[in-house]
Amino acid sequence: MKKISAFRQKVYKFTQLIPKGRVSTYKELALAIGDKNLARAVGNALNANPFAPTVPCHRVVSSRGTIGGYAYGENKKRVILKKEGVTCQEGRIKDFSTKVYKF
DNA sequence: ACGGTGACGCTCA
DNA sequence: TTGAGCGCCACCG
Repeated sequence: MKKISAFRQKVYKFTQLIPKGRVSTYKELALAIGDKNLARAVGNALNANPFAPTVPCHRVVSSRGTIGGYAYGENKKRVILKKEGVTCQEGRIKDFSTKVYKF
């Protein structure tokens, strides 16, 4: 059994709330948690995310619409997003502003 | 206890 | 416009 900080649990919880075909940003996620400057910590939490398939961390991208990163490989992230209905071009989300999901 | 690192974000030049 | 630097928080050794 792993003991996870409340902060991380929040991150995973909100990440799971992201609907299919939509994406969110580290900043929005951090904002939803309550701190807008936690973007880094959020990325850290997702990176260590012990519930990888349970938490769709691939739906979380940087505030600019860039892929950002992915523990399984950024390449994989792009493919998954494409399958979800999100088009990626040059590592950026197409119509990103329109696909960003806000809590 | 401390310092360094990291899937970021914003401001300034 | 593009490029570089600084600041933010949380986690690991």
